[in-house]
Amino acid sequence: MLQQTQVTTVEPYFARFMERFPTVTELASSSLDEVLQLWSGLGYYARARNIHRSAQFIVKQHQGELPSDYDNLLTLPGIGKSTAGAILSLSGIEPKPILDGNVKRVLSRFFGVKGWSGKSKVSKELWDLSAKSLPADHFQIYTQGIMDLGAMVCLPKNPNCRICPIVSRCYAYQNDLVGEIPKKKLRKKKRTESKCLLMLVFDGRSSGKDLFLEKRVGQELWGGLWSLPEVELSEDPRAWCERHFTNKVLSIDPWEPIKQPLSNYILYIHPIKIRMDGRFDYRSTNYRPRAVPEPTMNTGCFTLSKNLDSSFGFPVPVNRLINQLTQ
DNA sequence: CATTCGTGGCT
DNA sequence: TAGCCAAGAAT
Repeated sequence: MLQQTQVTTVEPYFARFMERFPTVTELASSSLDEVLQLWSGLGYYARARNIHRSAQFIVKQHQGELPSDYDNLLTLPGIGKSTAGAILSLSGIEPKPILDGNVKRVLSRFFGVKGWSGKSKVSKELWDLSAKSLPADHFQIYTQGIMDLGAMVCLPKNPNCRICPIVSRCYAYQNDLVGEIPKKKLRKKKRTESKCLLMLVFDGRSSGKDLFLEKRVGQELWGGLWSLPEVELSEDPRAWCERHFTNKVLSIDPWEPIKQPLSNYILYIHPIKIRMDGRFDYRSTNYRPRAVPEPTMNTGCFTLSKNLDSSFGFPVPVNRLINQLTQ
């Protein structure tokens, strides 16, 4: 959970996750849907898919016990060098170097590493420095210490060098290069994409309205989460509806576009609310709607209610749209 | 080696 | 407001 995510953001997710999945066995025997639901909002959903796979692997191959050696940890999906090192060092099992964002910054400044850590040569240099700096004893305290130093003192902007315990030996400070090290990645302007998300509301039940949902597949954006049908801007929404449903289209209501910055590009979501007449009637031959989604199910119509997200994991912008629909 | 993958906090 | 960055890993 903590990979590329700040501690304060993780805390409430971690609490809920541990309450629902107190053991590896519990996690392994749960559905990916349920794992993703508790992950919804945290982002980087491959982490959720990976931890679920890892749990199942641990139960099958390691008798439900997390491996306590480096090589076996590295075989688990989602656990790379830094996480494996953190597990072993922070638990006091074995000294292994780590290299997260905080440690990169501390080491870069302290030793005067001037390149950008995204380059493999620089990365290797930092890994070597991390390993070389790791003491054989007190490695547990040291590892937590260097992370905390980066998180609380050696900040990206306006580092608090006045209270830094190692400032006297810090290359960047002594050479007045704290602002230049570490070198920031020169970022290209993020590309933009625009998509329509269709909010198909079926109006034909006395018990309430239904919303059409689909489950995203694979490892692409929001893979495994439930979402709204996505179509190109060039698509005619009415024609799309008539192609997929026998229902009559009652109204088409485009909402204001939403700007959703993603890790690698900016997504402009054009929500379109479409009211449809009668009960949901898919043109596909083998579709059977159910009240509860089967694991294999990837589309369906579900009662539109305020707590829909207690049954499904949604991407944040989709969750916002659904909340607006129910208000 | 470069891309891809999310979202929120902070400035 | 817009950009930077976060307990990185997989492809």
